[in-house]
Amino acid sequence: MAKRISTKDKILNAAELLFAEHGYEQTSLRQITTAADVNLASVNYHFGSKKSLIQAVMARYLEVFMPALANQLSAVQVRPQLSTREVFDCFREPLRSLSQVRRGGPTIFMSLLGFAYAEIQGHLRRYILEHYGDIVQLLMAVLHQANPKLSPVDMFWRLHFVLGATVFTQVSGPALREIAAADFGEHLAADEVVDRLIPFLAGGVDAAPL
Amino acid sequence: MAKRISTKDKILNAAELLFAEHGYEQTSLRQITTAADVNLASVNYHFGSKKSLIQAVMARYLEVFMPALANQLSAVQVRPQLSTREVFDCFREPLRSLSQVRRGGPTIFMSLLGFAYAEIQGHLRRYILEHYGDIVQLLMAVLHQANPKLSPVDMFWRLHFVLGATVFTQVSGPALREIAAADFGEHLAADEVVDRLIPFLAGGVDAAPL
DNA sequence: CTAAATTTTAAACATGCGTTTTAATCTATA
DNA sequence: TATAGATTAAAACGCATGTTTAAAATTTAG
Repeated sequence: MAKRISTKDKILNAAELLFAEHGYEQTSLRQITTAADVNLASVNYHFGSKKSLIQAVMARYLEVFMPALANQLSAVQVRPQLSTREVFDCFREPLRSLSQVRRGGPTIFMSLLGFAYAEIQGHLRRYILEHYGDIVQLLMAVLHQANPKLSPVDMFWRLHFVLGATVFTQVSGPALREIAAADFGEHLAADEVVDRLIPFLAGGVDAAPL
Repeated sequence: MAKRISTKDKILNAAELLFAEHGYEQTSLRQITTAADVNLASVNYHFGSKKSLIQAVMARYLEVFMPALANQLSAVQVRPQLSTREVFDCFREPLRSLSQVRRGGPTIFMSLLGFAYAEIQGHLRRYILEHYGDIVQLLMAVLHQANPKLSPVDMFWRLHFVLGATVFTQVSGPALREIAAADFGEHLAADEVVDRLIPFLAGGVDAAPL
C-alpha cells in the first residue's frame, strides 16, 4: 500500500543524507545514485546538474524553516522589552518543525547549512537573500530592537560571528561530541549542543562593543 | 645580489597564498607549481604528497605562532585577577608576529587555519595536539583561571564555539568585508574584523551557562 | 490498442586530479 | 676535470568526477 516514491524524491532523500554527512564536494553523484538505487544519469535528467540538486535539497528545508521563523519573529516583535536571548530562542521551534520534513530533519538541516556556508559561500547567501530577503531583514530589525545600542555595522558582524559559531559547531559537531564524550564522559545529542550554544551566542551579541 | 630561492620555498610561498585564498581541496598542484614557476613533479619530489605539503605550509606558521602564544599565556597566568578578554588578547601579539614569516602573514595564517579546520577537521587538531599539546593545555588552564565558574565541559564547548566563529569569519572574511563595505560604507581590514570579534568572543565565554 | 511523450538505462565522453616514471641536467666533491 | 648524487623536466598513468548520448523501456493520451 506504500505509495511509490518518485525517482526525483529518491534522489533528494539520499542526497540530503550524504550531503549532511560528508558535505557537498565530498559527495559524488555516483554515491547518491547508488544509495538512492537509481540510475546515474537521472540526476542530470531531473535536476540538470549537481549544483541544482544541491539547491533543491536546501530549498526543501528552507521552504518550511523560513516561514516558521518569520512567524516567531513577528510574534516576538510586538513585545515591549526584548532580549537577545529571546530572539535566538525564536529559532528553536522552526528548527524542531523540520521533523515534519523527515526524521532527524533538524540535525540534517543544520549540517546542510554548515556545509553550504563553508563550501559554497556566496551561492547560499545569495539564494537566501533573493528568496527570503524580507525575513532576513525582519531578523535584523528584531535583533536591533533587542539591542538598540549596537550599530548596524556591529550587528552585521556579530550576526555573522553567530552564524560562524553555529555552522562550525554543526560541521565539526560529530567529531567534537565524540571528543567530549571521551574526555568528559558526557555524551551530548546534537540538540543539547545547541542548548549550550545559545547562551554563548546571546552573551557575545550582548557584549559591549570596541 | 638576491639569494636564489630554493624550489622548496618557491612551492611553499605559492602554496600558502593559494591555500589561503581558495582552500586546500580547491587548490590543485598544477595551480601551485604554475604560480611557483616550478615543475609539477617537484612537489612530490620535495614533499612526498599534497597532504604533506599542506602540513609543511601550516607548520611554518605554527612554529612561530605557538611559542609566542605560550609566552603571552605564561606572562598573564601569574596575574591575580584575570579576565577572559585578557586571555583572548594574548593572541594579538603572536598573530602580529607572523608578519616576520611574510608580509600579510597574520591574515594568511588565519585563513589557513580556517580552511584547515573546515576541510580537514581531524588532521589539524591531531597535529596541533601532538606538537603543541602542552600549549593547548596551558590555554585551557588560563581560560579556566579567568572563568573558574565554568565547568571543564562548558569550557570545552565554548572554546570550540570561539574557534568556529573565528574560523568562519576568516574563511568568509573577504566576501563579508565586501558586503559590509557596500552596505555600510565601512571598509574594514582583516585585523579590524578581529578587533570586532574579540569582544564578541569574550562576551560569549563569559555568559552564564544554562 | 496504438502512438506519442516521458522516463530509465548503459555506455562513453571529456576533463582534471595526484602521482609515478624515466631520462636529462645540474651540482658538488674527490 | 671526472664522477656520483641530487634535482629538474616532460610525459604518461590510473583514477574519479560531472555530464552527455542514444537506445530501450515505460507511462500517458487519443
